[in-house]
Amino acid sequence: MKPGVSPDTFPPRSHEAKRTSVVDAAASVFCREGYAGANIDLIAAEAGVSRQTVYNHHGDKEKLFMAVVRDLTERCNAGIFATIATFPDQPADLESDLVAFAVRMNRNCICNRDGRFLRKLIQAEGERYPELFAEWREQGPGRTWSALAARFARLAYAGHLSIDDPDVAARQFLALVNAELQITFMLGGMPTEEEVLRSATNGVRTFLRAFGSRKTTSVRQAALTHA
Amino acid sequence: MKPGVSPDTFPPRSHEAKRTSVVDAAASVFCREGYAGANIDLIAAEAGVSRQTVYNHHGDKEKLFMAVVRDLTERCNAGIFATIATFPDQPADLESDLVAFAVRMNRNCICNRDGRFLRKLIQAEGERYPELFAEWREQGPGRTWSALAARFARLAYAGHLSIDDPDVAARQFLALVNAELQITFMLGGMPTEEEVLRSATNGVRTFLRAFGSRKTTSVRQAALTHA
DNA sequence: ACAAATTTAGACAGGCTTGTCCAATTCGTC
DNA sequence: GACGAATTGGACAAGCCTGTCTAAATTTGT
Repeated sequence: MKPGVSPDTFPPRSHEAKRTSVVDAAASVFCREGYAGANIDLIAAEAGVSRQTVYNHHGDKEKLFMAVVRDLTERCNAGIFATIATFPDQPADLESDLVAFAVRMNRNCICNRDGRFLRKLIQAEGERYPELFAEWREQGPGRTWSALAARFARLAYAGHLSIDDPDVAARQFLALVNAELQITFMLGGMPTEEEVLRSATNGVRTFLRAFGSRKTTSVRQAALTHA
Repeated sequence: MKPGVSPDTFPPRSHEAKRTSVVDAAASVFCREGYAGANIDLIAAEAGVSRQTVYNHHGDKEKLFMAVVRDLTERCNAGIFATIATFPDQPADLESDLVAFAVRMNRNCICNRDGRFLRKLIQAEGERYPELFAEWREQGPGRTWSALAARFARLAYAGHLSIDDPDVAARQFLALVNAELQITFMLGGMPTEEEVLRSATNGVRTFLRAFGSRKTTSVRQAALTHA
């Protein structure tokens, strides 16, 4: 695959397949049992390989852990940016478009397997590997928030929103649409599709009450009239 | 020592002191190292007692862990309800009163030692002890949210806020005032006083833009005029 | 000051885990 | 079908940890 005279620069197919299989199993076990409680034999069994193969591929437990975190970070970031690319820049119905976006974000990035695993590893072992997780922090949330803030700024500039500080608004948007899922996240659970939708609906409604510009805020007008 | 005619129903003074000392040290070590990585010798050393004393008091590692979680849950709940009792029911300046309340909540309940420890233990070991953490969930967040929702409902009834669903508003209030502290929480860190204040200020401003009734919303009027 | 209870330090067995080594086997490629 | 690389299973040493036991030292209440 890299460069080479003959087509053998990379090992046989199943070699790479086993590698990812091991990383996947390791992610699962590290999350369930914690770093100290994770058992290489169990990881090997769950990956369907022998223990020796784990050591052949990754050297030792710590290197394997690093590989897991790097892998999860990479995949999660890819998912997040792919989803941000679907942000409703020219909304037909701002409220329902933002709700749909929030649901996509949750389903594809936060609540899926990789997202839950990465979150738990960061929470549990973040303090033990400061530089590893500092890297994650820059590549992940730092860039995510900037990208999202830029999209909100654009919506505001187009007159769909009334925002003072787009960075603050972006963080508050995420906080609001996840407001009702916090406990589930804390316990490592997976919210149902219905819970995700309800939290997003309530969060977007409040977000638009706070930041909606007058011309598109049927919801807000109703709320004010009702008050 | 156990039963007796004379006033000795409870053990000698330092006996109980050592007990709490052990629980405190155990909380710290369980959080740093995780359940599997926590070492009884280290806990004993950090508590300033011998290993045997740990076993005398708590039986085994699992019982010690349970005692730690129960202890933290109890203290955190006490702190949270004490703080909710300071909710500004008759606000002089609604915005600054809510900011001050949010800062108190964070400082006394969420960011302090007990709060951080409990959060981390729940995140790391919640799945391993379902009934223990189900108990926490009912006693803690469940009651907290209800109590807070009741306070917000009262503010709305008095005309200070315009709220449809007080339960949703209470959860969103907490989500907003903590919006900028999420990452710090994730990594187990302790936000500075300044960060707590800024997050609370921004969160309350957005909350009032969404839920403030017209008569007390100088901030909101300014924002709208500015738009 | 005395007697009972508690604490301590250390040794200890049993179990589990990591990481290495090696011979036999399987797999992919030519 | 044959060659070479990767994989396997199992044995293995070394280390660590839990939980128990003991005898000596200390603390507590009276």
